[in-house]
Amino acid sequence: MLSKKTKYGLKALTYLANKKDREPVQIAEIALHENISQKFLESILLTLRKTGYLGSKKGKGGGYYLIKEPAEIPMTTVMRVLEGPIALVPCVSLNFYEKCSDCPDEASCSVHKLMIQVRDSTLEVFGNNSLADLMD
Amino acid sequence: MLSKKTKYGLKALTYLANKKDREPVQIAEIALHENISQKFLESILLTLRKTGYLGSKKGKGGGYYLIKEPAEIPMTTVMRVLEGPIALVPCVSLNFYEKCSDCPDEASCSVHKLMIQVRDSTLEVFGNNSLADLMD
DNA sequence: TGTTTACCCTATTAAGTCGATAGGAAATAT
DNA sequence: ATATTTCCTATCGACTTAATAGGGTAAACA
Repeated sequence: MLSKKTKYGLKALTYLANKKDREPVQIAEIALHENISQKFLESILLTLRKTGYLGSKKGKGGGYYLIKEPAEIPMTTVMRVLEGPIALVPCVSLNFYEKCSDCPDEASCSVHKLMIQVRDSTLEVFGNNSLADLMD
Repeated sequence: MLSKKTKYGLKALTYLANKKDREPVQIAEIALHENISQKFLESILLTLRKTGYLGSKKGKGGGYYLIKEPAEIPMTTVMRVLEGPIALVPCVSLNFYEKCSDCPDEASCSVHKLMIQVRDSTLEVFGNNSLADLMD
C-alpha cells in the first residue's frame, strides 16, 4: 500500500510542476488545494528539498518551487525517496539490499524468483514515467 | 513490503507442492524446514485451507496437503488471499475498490494514472506465475 | 474405550509504523 | 521592528504486524 507521505508528495510535486512560472508557492496553498494536512505536508516538502528536487525561500513571498524540469525527475528516484525500497522484499532490493533473516539460501528461495519479476516490472513502469507524465 | 504472512504462506505452499506424494505433512515439519514460527504458520495454513487450496487431516499421521495441482494455483489469487489488494492505492483496486478520502476527482488525480500502470504490470507478473513456477 | 496426536480457535501482547499535531527557532521582506 | 513563512524537534494516538499462550476438538490407533 502506498503511504500517504508518498501520495501527498507526488501530488505536491505535480501541483508545483503545473504552475506556469517557478515562483515560490506557499505550503498552505498546496495543502489547501490538495486536501493535505499542512503540517504533514511541511515535513514531506522538507525531505524533497533535501533530496534536491525543490528549492525554498523563507519569509514573505516565500515558498517552494521546482528546481529541475519535470521531465528530468524520474518516478524511480522520487519513489525511492518518499516510499523507500521499490522491491517487496529486502533481499531483491537493488538500493536497499538486506539479507532475509529466515532464508538460509536466496538462490533456492521460491519467493525470491517471483519478487525479482515484480521488482523489475515495477521498475520499468517507474522508469518510463517522469513528473512530466503526471502533469495535466 | 511483503508481509511475513504472505512470504511464509508462499513458502509453505511451495514446500507442499515439492512433495512427491500428497500425504499429509505436519505443521511442525514445515515450520522447522522453512524457519517459521509454528503457531504463526498454523494460522496461515488455516486461512489457506478455508480458501480451498489445502486439505487437512487430524489425528496421528495428519497434517496439510495440496488439494489442487500447483499449475492450477495462480499467484494472483494466492496473493490476494494472503496479502490483500494488489493495487497500491484503493482507488485503482479491481477487487478491493475504495474511494480515496483526499481525492475529489479520480480522473484528474495525477497519482491515479501512475498507480494503474503499476497495478497492471504487477497483475501481469502474478498472472504469468502459478505455484508450479515456484517449485524446484 | 481410552489415549495420543495434531488440527482448530480465541485472546493477548510487544514492537513498530503511520499520519498527524504542537511549539518554537530561524530567516526574509516590508 | 514586525509580520510572514520556512525550518526543526518532539510527541502522540491509532493501527498493524508478528508472535505467543492456552486450551478445545476431532480423528486415528492400540
